[in-house]
Amino acid sequence: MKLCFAGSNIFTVNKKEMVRVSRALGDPTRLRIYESISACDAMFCGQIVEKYGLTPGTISHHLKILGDAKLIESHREGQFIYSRALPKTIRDYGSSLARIAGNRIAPKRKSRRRTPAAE
Amino acid sequence: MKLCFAGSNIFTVNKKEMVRVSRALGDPTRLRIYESISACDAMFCGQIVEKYGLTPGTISHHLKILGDAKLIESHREGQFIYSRALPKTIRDYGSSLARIAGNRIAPKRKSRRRTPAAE
DNA sequence: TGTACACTTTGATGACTATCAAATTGTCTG
DNA sequence: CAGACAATTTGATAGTCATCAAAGTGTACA
Repeated sequence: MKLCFAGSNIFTVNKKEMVRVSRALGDPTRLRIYESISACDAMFCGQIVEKYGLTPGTISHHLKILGDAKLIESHREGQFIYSRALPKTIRDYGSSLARIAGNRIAPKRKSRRRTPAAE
Repeated sequence: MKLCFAGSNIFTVNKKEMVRVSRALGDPTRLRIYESISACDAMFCGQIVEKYGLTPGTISHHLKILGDAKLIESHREGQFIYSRALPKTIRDYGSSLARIAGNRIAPKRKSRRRTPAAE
């Protein structure tokens, strides 16, 4: 039974990373922060604080989560700490998603399907 | 000041959708369920229950969230309710991410940058 | 019609999380 | 060194969420 080999481990190296990225993007504020940072070359915390009207502590928290997901990186420059996007991460993330979903994209459509996979 | 126009509203139609998809994928169990469904043509709840050793109620809950994010669709067939992936959603999601991150991918690299965006 | 099976819904619970205020750490400049 | 400013860390809190057990709903079939 069951032809599907869903949990295949070959390409499933970094599922934890995928979840981390998904979660990082899974908060509206964080998504917007990431978007802002991506659009600019770099931003420092204070700019984001001002832009979103949230506490420095909260913004710092969000930046940490984005950083843990490697969606951004930060580096100090004097008193300021600049954050910039790491586009590679989002690209890899997109590729991984495409890979997961991908098996089903190629085989276009089996017109008359009554009893899908299973048994 | 501030040349960046980060929160641009032109392409930002469906940010809520993006967050929904991100969240749906932001749980390890759910990601694996989605992966399984994508790999097969379709699966019904009982298969997933058996595969992951979770309660029918829990699986149902996860399928609902994946469905709300339009990552999967479900249809009843007798007693069974089959779920299949909707690859368009993940494709659109990937595109949206690429668009958000995209602005920074083209302009390769400005070698010696000291004071990034701002002021 | 009634029993069995597949799934969903509900209620409860422990874990996580977004946010704030306040304290702390780090850096610059007088 | 002291004060000012930027960001992080800490502690608290309200809200969300994954999960289970158990009750409910829907379908098939004897």
